[in-house]
Amino acid sequence: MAELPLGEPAFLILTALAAEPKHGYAVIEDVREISGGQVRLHAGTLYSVLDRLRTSGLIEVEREEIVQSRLRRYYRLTGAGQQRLSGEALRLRRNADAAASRLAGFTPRPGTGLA
Amino acid sequence: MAELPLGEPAFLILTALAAEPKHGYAVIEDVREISGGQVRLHAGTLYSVLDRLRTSGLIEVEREEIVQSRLRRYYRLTGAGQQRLSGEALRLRRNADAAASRLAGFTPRPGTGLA
DNA sequence: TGAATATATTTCGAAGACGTATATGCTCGC
DNA sequence: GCGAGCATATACGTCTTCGAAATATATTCA
Repeated sequence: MAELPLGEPAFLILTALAAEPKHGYAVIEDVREISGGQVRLHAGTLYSVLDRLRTSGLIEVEREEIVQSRLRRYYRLTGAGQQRLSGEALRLRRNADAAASRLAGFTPRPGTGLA
Repeated sequence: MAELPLGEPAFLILTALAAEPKHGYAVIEDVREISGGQVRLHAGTLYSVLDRLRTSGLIEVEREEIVQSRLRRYYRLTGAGQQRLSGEALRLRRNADAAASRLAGFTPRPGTGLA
């Protein structure tokens, strides 16, 4: 499986679950908040991503509840999920920094010698 | 067109071009450097992404050269491309920060009231 | 009462981003 | 001459995500 790619949705879903276990619908709302209202997960995306993450062992089902005859399935990050998420967050920040410094017009790359 | 999504490859390609115009193959090498050797663009990915970016007006062909009977097509960021890239970099950093703070175990969310 | 809205999950087809593989043609080193 | 590195092109497939609808219950509002 080579490490499944984390797109923005998947990344945000992991992030939402990093705070505390949540059920799917709560994840949608949390992601909307995290992203400042810019990312609205579609139900279809959510549940298929949740499935993939579970299959790859990044999250797991914590428990299931029935509240007012509605099923709530709670997911939580596994240890692997935490590692993966923090690694991914690092990567994102590096990428963002690279872009920012290049956009700033200077290319202070130590090391290899400038191109 | 609704604003084409920028995956990691597309983002890094824009970043590579932000420093200065480059031809495709040089982009591959630059991206490998930017990412600390972690992202190695495949030729197929590169040229199709390049095409998409060009179609959406984020990059444009600067010039074509023939060096040792090999064609080199140089691409450069357009104004729209710069805007898009800096916006995207911001988004990435926000996402990375959100993940980091959640992973740190505290959820100091001002505003809506804690869940 | 009845309609609309919010909660919650499931499923499925389509779009599209990305990877894999292959082809082409030149140059250089062995 | 053959393989490796440079440089672009493109067909094909896969996997993620989008988009929409189905199902079912509770609440809100007219």
